[in-house]
Amino acid sequence: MNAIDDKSKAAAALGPRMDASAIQRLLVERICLLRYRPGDQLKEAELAREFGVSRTPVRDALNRISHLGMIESRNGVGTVVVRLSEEQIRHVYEMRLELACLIGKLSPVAPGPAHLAALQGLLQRARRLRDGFKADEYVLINHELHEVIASMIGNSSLRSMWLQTYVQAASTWYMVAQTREAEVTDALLEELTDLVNAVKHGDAEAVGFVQRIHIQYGFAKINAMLEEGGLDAD
Amino acid sequence: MNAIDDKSKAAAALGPRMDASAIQRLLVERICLLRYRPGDQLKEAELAREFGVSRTPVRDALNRISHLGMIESRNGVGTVVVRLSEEQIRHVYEMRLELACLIGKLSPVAPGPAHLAALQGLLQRARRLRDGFKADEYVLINHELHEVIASMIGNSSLRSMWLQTYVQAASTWYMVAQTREAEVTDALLEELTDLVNAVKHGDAEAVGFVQRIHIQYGFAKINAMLEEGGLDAD
DNA sequence: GACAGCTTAGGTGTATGCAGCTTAGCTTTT
DNA sequence: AAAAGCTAAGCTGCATACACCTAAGCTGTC
Repeated sequence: MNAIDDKSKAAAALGPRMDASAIQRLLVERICLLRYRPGDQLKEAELAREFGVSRTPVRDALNRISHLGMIESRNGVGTVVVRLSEEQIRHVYEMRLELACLIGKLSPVAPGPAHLAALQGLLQRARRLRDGFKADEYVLINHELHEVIASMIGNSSLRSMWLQTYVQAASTWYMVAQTREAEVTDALLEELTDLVNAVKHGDAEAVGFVQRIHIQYGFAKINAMLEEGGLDAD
Repeated sequence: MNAIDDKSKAAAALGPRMDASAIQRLLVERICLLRYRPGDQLKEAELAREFGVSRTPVRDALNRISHLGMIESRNGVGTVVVRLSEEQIRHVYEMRLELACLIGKLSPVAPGPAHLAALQGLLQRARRLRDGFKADEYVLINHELHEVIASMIGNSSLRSMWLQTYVQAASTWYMVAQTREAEVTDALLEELTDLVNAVKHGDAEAVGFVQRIHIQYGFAKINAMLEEGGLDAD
C-alpha cells in the first residue's frame, strides 16, 4: 500500500536538512527505481513527516515533478504515481527509439576514458547478476548506465528529453524485467559489451544505435506482455 | 521593468477565481507571447495581488512551470524569465528540426476539415498583416498555428516535446521577428499556404516537412542575428 | 433488503506569518 | 577619495492553520 515503512522517522535525522530540490530528486529516483509503484499514493503529510519538514517543500517538489507526467494530484482524493496507459507506453517507447538515433547526430560528446571506465565498472557488476539475480542491483545498474549515456549527449534539449522519457518508461520496464530475470540480464550484458566497444572507438553514433537496438528489444518484450494480458503484476 | 502595470488590480475582479492551474496557463502564455520578456522578474507577491489570491497558488504555478526551463528562482534574489544562451537556442532549434520530421512518422492524426478550416482562417488573418503589421497579431497567429499543428500529433510523448520546445523557443523567435516584419510575414504566408495544401491532401507527413522547412528558415535568421551581435533588443 | 441521504475521516488547495538569503546603498575608516 | 564593512529593504523558502473537496461508511426510510 504505502511504500514507506522501514524508515518512517529515521530519515529525519540522516539528512543535513532536506529542501524542496533535494526532495524532488529523491522522489523522482524512488519512482524510477520502483520504490514507489504506479498507483501508489504519495501523501504530502506522510512525506513531510519522513523528511522532517512541513508540507510546503514537499508540495513544491511534487508540483515540480508533476510536469514530468510521473504523478497526478486530485483535490480531495490524493496524489498517485501515474500508471501509463498501454498506448502511452508505446508512445514513449516509439519516441525513445527516435531519440536514440539522435544521440550521435546532434552535437555528440566524444566518449572518453571516464565513460569507458564507468561502463566497464557496470559490466563487472552486471556479470555478477548471472550468479544470483538481485532486482535492486539490476535496476541500479540500468539507472547508472542511463546517466552515463546522458553524459554523452551534447545537445541540452535532447538530453532533457532523453531523461524525461527515461523516467516515464523506467518503472514499466523494471516491472517487466523482474519477471524475466535471466533474459534481461543477458540482454544487459550484451548492451554493456556493445557500448564498451563503441566507446573504445570514440563512436558516439554507435552508442546511439546500440541504445536503439536495446530499446527495441525491451519494447518487443513489453508489447508481448501487453498482448498476453497486461503487466499488472503488483 | 515589470511587465505588469495596466491591470494591476483590475484582474482581481474579472476572473471567476484563479486557481494554481489557471495561473500556470496564463503565465506560460504570457511568456510565450512575449508579454514577459527574458530577464523580466516575476514577483510572487505582485502576481498574487494581480490575481487576487495569496502567494501560495502563484508559487505552485511557478514551481510547475520551472520544469519547462522557462523560469528560474533563486532564493533571496527573485524569479526571472530565463534567457537561453546562444548554444541552448541552437540546441532547441536543432531538436525541433528533428521533431518536425517525426510528426508524420509516429502515429500521425490524419488532418481533417477542422484542421483545414483553422488553417484557412489563420491564412486570412495573416494576409491582413501585409497591409499593417501588428506584432501582437503576428505572435497570436503563430501561437494558434502551433496549437493546430500539435493537434495533428498522435504520439502523446512527441506532442509533449513539441509543445515544450515551442515554449522554449517562442520568445526568442518573436523577438527576432519584430525586427524583420515584412520578411517574416511573407514567410508565414508561405508556411500557411503550404500547410493548407498538405492538409487538403490529408498528408500529415507533408505537414511535418513543411514545419521543418520553416523552422530551418527561422533558425537561419536567428543564427544570422547571433553572429551579427546578439539579439539583446530590449 | 435495497437505496437515498447524511455524516465523517482524510486528502489536497489556500492564506498568512515568519525565517533566511542577497544585494544595493550608506557609513565609516584608512 | 577609495575601499571595506554595516545596515536595511525586498525577495524567495518554509511552517502552520484553516477551507474545501471527495469518497466511503453509516443510518434511516421505503
